[in-house]
Parts: sequence; structure tokens; C-alpha cells
Amino acid sequence: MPQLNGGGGDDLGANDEMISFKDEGEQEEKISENSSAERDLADVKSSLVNESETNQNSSSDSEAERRPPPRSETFRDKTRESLEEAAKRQDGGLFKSPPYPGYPFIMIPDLTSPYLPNGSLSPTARTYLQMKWPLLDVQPGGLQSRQALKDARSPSPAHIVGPFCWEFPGQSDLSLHQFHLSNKVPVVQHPHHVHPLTPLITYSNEHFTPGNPPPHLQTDVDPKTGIPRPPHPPDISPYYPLSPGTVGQIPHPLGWLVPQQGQPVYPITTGGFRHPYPTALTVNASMSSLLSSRFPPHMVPPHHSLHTTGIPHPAIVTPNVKQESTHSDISSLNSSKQTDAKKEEEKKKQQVHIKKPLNAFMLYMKEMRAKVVAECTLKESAAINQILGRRWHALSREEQAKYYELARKERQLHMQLYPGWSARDNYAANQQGKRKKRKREKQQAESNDLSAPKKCRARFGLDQQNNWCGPCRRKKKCIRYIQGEGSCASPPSTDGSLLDSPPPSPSSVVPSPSSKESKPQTEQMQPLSLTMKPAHQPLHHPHLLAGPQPPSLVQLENSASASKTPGASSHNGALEHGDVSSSRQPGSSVASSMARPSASLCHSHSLLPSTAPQPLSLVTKSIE
DNA sequence: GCACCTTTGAAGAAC
DNA sequence: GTTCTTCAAAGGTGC
Repeated sequence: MPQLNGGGGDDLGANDEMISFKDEGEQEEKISENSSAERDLADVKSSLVNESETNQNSSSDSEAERRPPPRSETFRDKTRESLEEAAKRQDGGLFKSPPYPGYPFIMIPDLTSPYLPNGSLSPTARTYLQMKWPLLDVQPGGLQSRQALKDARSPSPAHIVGPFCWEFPGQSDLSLHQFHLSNKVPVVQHPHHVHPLTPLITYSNEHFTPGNPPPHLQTDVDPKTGIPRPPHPPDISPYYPLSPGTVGQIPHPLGWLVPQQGQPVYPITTGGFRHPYPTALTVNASMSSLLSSRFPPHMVPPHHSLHTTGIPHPAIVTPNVKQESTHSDISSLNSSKQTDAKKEEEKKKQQVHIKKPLNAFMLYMKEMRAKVVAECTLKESAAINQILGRRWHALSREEQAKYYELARKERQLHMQLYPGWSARDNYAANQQGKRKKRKREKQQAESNDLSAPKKCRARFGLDQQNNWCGPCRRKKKCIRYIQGEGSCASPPSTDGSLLDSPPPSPSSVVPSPSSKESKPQTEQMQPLSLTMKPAHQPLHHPHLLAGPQPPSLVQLENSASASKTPGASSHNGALEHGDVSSSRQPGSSVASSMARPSASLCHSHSLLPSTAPQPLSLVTKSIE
């Protein structure tokens, strides 16, 4: 169970990321060469997360006073520069860097997106605009900040129904804009009203004066809704910039204001808000009843803990249960109908589905999908995701750190919004369905069918040792199998060297006996097809070794079309500037490999963002 | 209409 | 403690 204030315990993103990067070594030699760089990368990235965690913890209200200072200044300084650079890069130097490195922004939903009543949802509805939190720049822990927090938390009836104001740095006038949520859930948010996580935010007296909204606040009011809305900053990345310094302390709950496409918007539960910010909570009886009607009892927090923002959260997917009771009342004369209605209501209540918070990559995908779609004219998500996966690995540390930070905040906020929620809930919910069962059954079936030829030697034979995994090829035998660990997980590397690095993810690890063989089996076979097919292809293509080449639409589309064929998913690693690095690419692009000797993603490793893109060659003759 | 594909990461379950 | 599985988004595809 994640801990919100785990004292830096939230290294969630860091560890995984370290693994991911660590495993991207293309070969042992390269791993060795880049080991220092990778370690540095891993350290830095880990430190990014840790630092943000530290900052976030240290800034959380009264705990900030009790907590010891951040672990290490050097630790903090380590990432400060890079983050500041990233921030400057993102905001174009529009904002001054606060004393603490950090992006003076928080993320807000893209209000131009059409969450507003007169708009239609955008494909990237859950996007964010850069905003400068109006209460930035007060020195954390200082008297000023504490006072500001105190002020912010003090209930102010005059503001309770007021608009939410913020600033959009992407605009030339840096206008503050009111924001009002009007979609289904009444939003009660006033400028001073502290968000549950607002105490984690540093303040800026420079940009925000309580009670004195800027004169331009009222500009750009939606004529239909009367809701002031900001012009859309066209060049702003919908998410950023954010830094561990600020981001680590600023949740982006407002990102959930924008409903997902096709997803209903629901009020939030607020159990997580009850303790630290009691005064920020305003009891809304109707909302409470709504929550009670829509959420399982354990999801509905005590009445006193309702979050006044009423921020809908797209993570909640639930049918409209509220009106069911009305129908059941109407049909109360008929006992059978009543029971049916009750059953139906209960059934729907059981269907309440609070989705998992998005991880860093998901956030990245959400942001970048549209771009990729536009650039590549692709629509198929599978192909797009492959591209995004490679781009994700191609991201710099700073860029990835931002997403990790976002993801961390996402998890934190999710945790606060739904303190009783657990990923297990979704497991259980879906176990009632058939999807995962089928998938599992399918995998098990595959494992059963292919259980015998798990040894590389048995699978490929001695005459195709180039298709053996690295360790087996080196030892001329399936050493891992002999060790009783199942089949080999490492695909052959590019130049014959061995990819013996630890698997980056559980899905690519050496499977253990029993049912767990199923998934590795499926994911092993596919990469193997990568290695096999190119074996009949020219193994070294100049253009593959010539460094990055911008992907052409044709190529990308080829990859997309290839991915449509089962077992021939696109791996246009060479297209993505050679930044193919996913070591868990399960699919192979036979078609694309034929038409365009694409690099095998299974062989992509050690492609640090800083390194020159190295398109991965397929199994080469040099092995033999 | 539903499951699948495809990606990475997080979290829980299962050893 | 390690490994494996599931789910999160997305939209086309196939059954």
C-alpha cells in the first residue's frame, strides 16, 4: 500500500525506471561502456523522484515543521540544474525560477477543451495547461507560507462558490482565468480555498493577492456559460512544465476535471482530505448522498470529509446510479420490480469502477498520442503505442522525470481521493468479467502447447544458434533451462554479444515453472520471430547503421499496417530515430522487416537518451 | 459488443 | 524478497 507520507518511500517510478534503463543495453560491451552513464542516469532519475517525494513531504503542512530537512542538499542540487533547465526549456524563460527549483506551474485541465458545456470533448480531454499557481513562491516552511496556508485554508463563505482562478503562463497577458466546473457536479472552489494538496504548494505573493483578483480576471468569458475561460495557448505542452520541486508538491487534481471521452464525470470521495485539511472541507449533503449512492460504502468517506471542490475524477467510471433509486421508488408498488430495481442498483453499484491512476508512461501517452497521430497519420493505438514507447525511452531524464512526477502526484491524489481504493478492487471487478480470464487462459494454453520447445536448442536447433538467446548461445546450451528456470529470456543481441542484462520488466524475465511460463512464453516467441525473420534478410543495412533517420509517413504507416497483422506488429524502431529501446517488445514486424529492415526492438538496449540513436540490427552473421 | 493489440509503469498476487 | 499478473489509455481490428 503506497504511503502518502512515506518519507521518501515513493520511489515507485524510480526503481522501475532504473530497471528499464538498465536493461536497455544493447550488448554487454556497450553496457559496460555505458554503465557509468546508466548508473548516473538511474541515479539521477531515481533522485528526481526521491527528491520530489522529499519535497512533497517536507512541504506538507504542519508536517513540514516536524520533518527534518530534505535529505541532502547535494542530493537536491543534483537534479536542480537539470530540472531548471527543463523548466526553462518548457516555459521559454517566461517565468522566473523560484528560489527552489521548480516549475512555477501546476497542471490544470485544458479548459479550452471542451469540458465546458458548450464544447465537445477533445481527444485529449485529460490534458493540462500550464498554469502558475497563484500562491507560488513563498518560501516553504516560512512564516509567510504558513500564514498563507492558514489564510487559504480558512473557510471563507464569500469564496466558497467563487470561481477558481489561475494563470496561464502561455498567454502573453498571463491572464488569470476563472474556472468553474459546471459539468454535472457543482464545483465549489474559491480562489483562496485551498485544495487538499494546496499546502504542498509554494506560494507566490507576486502573482496572487488574496481578495484582489487581477483586473483581467473577468476577461474572456464564455458567452454561453458565463464561464471565463482562457484562450488556448497553442504552443504549450498540455502537461508541463513541472518540476519535482513544485510538482512534487502540487497535485494536479484539476487534471481530472476534464472528463474522459465517453466517461462520465463523478464527484470525488474525499477521505484522503479529511485529516490534513479539515477546514478546507465543506460538507455537501447532496454530494454526500450522491457519493453514497454511487460508491461502495468503503469508498464513501465520512460525511465530514467531503472535498469541497467536488472535483470529478475520470478515474471513476460508474453508471448513473443516482436516478435508479427514483425509478425504484416509482416501482415500489410492485414488489418484484422493486426487487429487480434493487438488484439492478446493487449490480450497478458493484460496477463502480475507480480506475487506476495513470503511470508516467500513460500520462506521456495521453499527451503525445495526438501528436503521433498527427505526425504519422496513424490511428491504430497499438502502432502508436509502439512509437510512443520508443519515444518514451528516447526522452531525456528531465522529460521523463516530469512524467514520473506527474504520475506520482496522480497516485497521491488518487490515494487521497479514494483512500479505500485498491488496485485489487479493479482486479476483482474484472475477474468477474471474461477478458482477463480469457487472456490468462489463452496464455496458459499457449504455454501448454509450447511447453516442450522452450529450450533454445530444442526450439531452433544447433544450426540456428544465432536465434538462441545470449546465454544459451554463449554456453552452447540452454543454461537457464538447465538451471530449472525455464526458457531463456534474453534474445540474441545485435552483434552476437549477449543480452544478459536483467530483464527490465516482469514480463520479460525468465519465467518460473508452472503457470507463470505462459506469459514469458508468449513474449519469448514473438521476439524470437524477430530474430528469425531478419536472419533471412540482409543483416546489416547501411541506413540502419547510419544513425537516426526521421521516420517517413510511409514507413510509419507500414509499421502500422504491419502491426495489424497478428504476430507482425510494427517495430519501426529505426523509424523512431533509432531510439528503439524497449526490451519487452513482444511483437515483431515481419512485414515491416521485410519491406524495411527495421531494427528488432528486442535487441534494442542501452540506448541512453544521451547516446546517439543506434538502430538495432537484427541477428547478425557476426554471431557465427 | 467485446476482446485483442501495443506500450510502460504501478500495484497486488503468487510464489 | 522475487516473480508474475493485471490494469491503466487509446482506437482500430477481428470475431
